Amino acid sequence: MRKVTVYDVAELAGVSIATVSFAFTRPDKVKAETLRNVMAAADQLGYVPSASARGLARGRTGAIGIYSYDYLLDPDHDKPATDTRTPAPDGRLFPLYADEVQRGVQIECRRRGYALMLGGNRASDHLPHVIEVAGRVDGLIAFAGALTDGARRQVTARIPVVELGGLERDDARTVLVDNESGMFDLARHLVEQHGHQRFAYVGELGTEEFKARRRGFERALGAGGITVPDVVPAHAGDDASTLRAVAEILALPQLPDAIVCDTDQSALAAIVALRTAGLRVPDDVAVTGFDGILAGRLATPVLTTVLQPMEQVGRVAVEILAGAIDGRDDAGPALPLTCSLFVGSSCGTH
Amino acid sequence: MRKVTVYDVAELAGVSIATVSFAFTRPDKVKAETLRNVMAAADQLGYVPSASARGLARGRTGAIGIYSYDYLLDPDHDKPATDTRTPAPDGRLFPLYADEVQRGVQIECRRRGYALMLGGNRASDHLPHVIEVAGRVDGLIAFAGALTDGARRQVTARIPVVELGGLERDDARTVLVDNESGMFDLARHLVEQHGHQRFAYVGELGTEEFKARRRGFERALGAGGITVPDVVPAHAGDDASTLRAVAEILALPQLPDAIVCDTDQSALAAIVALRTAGLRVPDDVAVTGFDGILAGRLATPVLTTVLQPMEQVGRVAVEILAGAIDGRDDAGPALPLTCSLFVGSSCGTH
DNA sequence: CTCAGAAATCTAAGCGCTTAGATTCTTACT
DNA sequence: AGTAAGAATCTAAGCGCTTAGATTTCTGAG
Repeated sequence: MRKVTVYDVAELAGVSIATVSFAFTRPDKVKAETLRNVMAAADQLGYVPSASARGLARGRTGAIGIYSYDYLLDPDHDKPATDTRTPAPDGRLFPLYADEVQRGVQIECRRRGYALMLGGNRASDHLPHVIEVAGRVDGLIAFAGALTDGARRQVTARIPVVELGGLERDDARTVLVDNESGMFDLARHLVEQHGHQRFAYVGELGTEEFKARRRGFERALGAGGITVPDVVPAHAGDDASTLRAVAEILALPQLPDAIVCDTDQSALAAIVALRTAGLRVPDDVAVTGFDGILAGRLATPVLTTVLQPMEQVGRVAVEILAGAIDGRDDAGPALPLTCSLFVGSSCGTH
Repeated sequence: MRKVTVYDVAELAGVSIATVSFAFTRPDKVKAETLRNVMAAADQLGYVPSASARGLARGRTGAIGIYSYDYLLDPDHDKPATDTRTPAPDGRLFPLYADEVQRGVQIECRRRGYALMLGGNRASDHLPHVIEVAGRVDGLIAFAGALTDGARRQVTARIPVVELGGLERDDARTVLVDNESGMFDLARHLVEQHGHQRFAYVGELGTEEFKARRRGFERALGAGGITVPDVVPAHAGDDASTLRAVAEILALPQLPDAIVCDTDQSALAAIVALRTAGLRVPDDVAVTGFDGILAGRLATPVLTTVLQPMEQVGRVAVEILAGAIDGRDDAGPALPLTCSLFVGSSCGTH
């Protein structure tokens, strides 16, 4: 089953390969009758143009890559397919931030006629994983933290890169979300609508995003003339650390009115911990999260949180990347995307 | 920013391009010192090998494609990214069958070092969408029904194709799920464990899968000597049709003991309809589904259903495809993957 | 010190397409 | 009929890599 090429089609149609190429790429340049002949020949032979040859000749592949963390694919899947009997761990049941963003990317790629390449090959001995992806595409979207500085430098030397979140850099464009305002609005809601006075803050300051959330929190409390509590440390994605944080809060001389968590996942774990301790949410203490994941919307009580525009992040990233690929280097840094307050019932029944 | 090529690296390292190529692909064939030099030069220049050139020279791309339905990306997204304010419709909040399968594909691709190409370009005037994808990959995974006969013929002429579900064909391999046994087990459970006698069946017979489910149902009832009810028609994904079906059932002279729906989505809609009519599930009537989607597990009552091995479907598909790509045409049709009964509380409290 | 054989490297020919620029065929006028 | 301008088609030169097979360099036994 030798592969059918332009040469085969050209021969059958009785034209040159250039004409075949034109027939597919610029049909208006070809006489109607010739076009019909070529297409008939192609159809008869089952011709499928090679994207490799096309990409090489054109200097672009027509594809965009998305690169995220390896750990999104859980580790215990490093075994043959036939072993997979156990269902995925619970955390994975819900679409995560990265999934939602990817969806946005997918939608926008299709709109613009780009193929989407998912971070693919495992790292070979000499090429880091991301380089393998970078070689296949005209532009790369990367989640903050997924790229080492070295890798970013190397990749940006060849193709434009858009990073999602993190710090702004000069070698890559960045899509930012206004975490600070989001958290500000949330905290203000707690103060103004619910009259909460004593707060606890559970989370971390490990990335720009988390720092911004904290800033928004401090700003809102400051504006209300309320004492800003210290950060009770808990790491995103580590429920045990949230449980410890809640224990710490329960050991305080006085229970706070509200516990503000810097992720939904953490907030949900906190609610469980509080319940276990015999407390009612929100009656005894309010709890809020950040992100807007599905689990929060389905929880009881419905989690009050800050909704991130995840799908939009993905779409905007493609938009910017497409501009960069086409050489339109859209002026200046894009405005950060805005979050919206999502009021559930976990923040108080008022 | 001219692209860095093997030539540049070779020149800087003082070797031929062949040596550069060897350094990357078969490092053991190169003297240690040379290898170091080449790598240093590559690193210094920011060399990223072109997958297009590589694919052309090698005759394979190292990527696998997955092709599903366009309508999984909802239609109202055909507008610029900046307009996206409204959240996705509710149905999309949950990971669907296709998402779970894709996840399995993704995991297995990574394990095997394949890049994954998502159905990409919109159809051009002359090339159907799928052909664009097919030109980029060494093998294609397609959901049943996503491929027209013509497209399948054309694609299979160039690369191996694995279809997920549907009919077995001679030009493409197929990953099958044993829908019949799954539904058989479910129905038997209803009969034997709960002693249900009078049944209603809501669903359709539009595809092989649905027909198999119905067969399993008929077989189980037959085995129990129970009268098999007709299919009350309802279309997957169309909740309104389920509501009509429930109305039809409620109009019967006698309420059945159990309503067996051929999808979870339909079952969940049915539960809502029954509640609206003032009936309790499962006390007044039991309801069951098929698929094992997340929403069912989170519903109250928890939906009794048949769990499809979705992730495994994806993984097995890649496994088969990889075999076909390597010329190992693994003997015979693979066994259908088995479903498992998931007993919630919607089938009766017994 | 020689020389065969192995190891390392190089030369050169593609892989299947795109696309300037050259050539040939049409068409519409004079 | 003759011709110039367009339209249609063709020729041929890459695009950046891989890989036989040729060539050179190294190694160690005699």
